[in-house]
Amino acid sequence: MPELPEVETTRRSIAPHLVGRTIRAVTTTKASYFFLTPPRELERRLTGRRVLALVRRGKYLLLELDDGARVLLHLGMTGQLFTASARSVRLLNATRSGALLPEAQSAFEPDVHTHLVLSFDDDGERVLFRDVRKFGKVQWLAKDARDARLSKLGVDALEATGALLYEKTRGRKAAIKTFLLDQAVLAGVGNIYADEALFRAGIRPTRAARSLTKPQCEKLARETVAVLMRSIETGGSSISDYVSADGSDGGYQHERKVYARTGEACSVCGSVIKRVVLGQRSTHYCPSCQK
DNA sequence: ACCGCACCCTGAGCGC
DNA sequence: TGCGCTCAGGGTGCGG
Repeated sequence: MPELPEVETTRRSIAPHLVGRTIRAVTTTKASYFFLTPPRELERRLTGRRVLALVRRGKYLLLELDDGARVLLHLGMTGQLFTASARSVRLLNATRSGALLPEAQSAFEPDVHTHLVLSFDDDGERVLFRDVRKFGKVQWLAKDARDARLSKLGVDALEATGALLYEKTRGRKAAIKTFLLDQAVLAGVGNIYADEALFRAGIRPTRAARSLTKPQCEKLARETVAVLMRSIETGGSSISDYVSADGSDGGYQHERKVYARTGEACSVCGSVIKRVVLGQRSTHYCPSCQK
């Protein structure tokens, strides 16, 4: 679900509820691979700590604590990070939301998918981390600990440059779409924005990465940054699960040109948008605009 | 070093 | 209604 724009929108909206506050209580669900740090240990490590900052690296969020430790968060595919007063039908199971729409107007009650709840001193609102599929992650990192997941990340996608793409694509015969999803090259691009960036750059996603010319790499870098920034401006994409801290939807799903538009007419040329599978991910493109 | 694939997990939506 | 199948903004780990 969440790619760089959704993670950044989440960061901006949830930070005011975390930064400067002291964690009074932590509740968790039972151990699962969602917890890279065992839930009981997490409770012990976090309780009493004050949050100094919330930063983003690619699709990861890092909570910086007053004892020098950090908490690594990843939203996976269905992760939702929000406050106790958030209201959204996306916070309910769809079957329930269909039957009980008005329920979205009442307070969210933590359910079996709500793996982490932080309560704060003073009158801070509780912050909840819910993740139905549990592809998300939470991990406590000791002071000065270097984390393998973070250290293998490439340049943040908002800093993408043509020179970098040109250099990194040399010798890479994988499809350019697959290449864009490689977090070791550009951190933050996911399935939606890879497709959208390639559309804006006029590049066919199936092309071998190494076949891109220097000018094409320049164009792709510019369009990648542009699409990510535009999505952040609109609050990210809410296609199935994503909500910001207060439960509100993003707006970028309304601006998509190709992602999940298979069979529809291209908004530029009218051709039928095609779908292929690359690296086990659905890939959408306009056969006439993208060469 | 790089590539493709299986797999982790839950739920929605579809055809029959 | 229910079953079986496919699909979903992610990442890791394994062979070749």
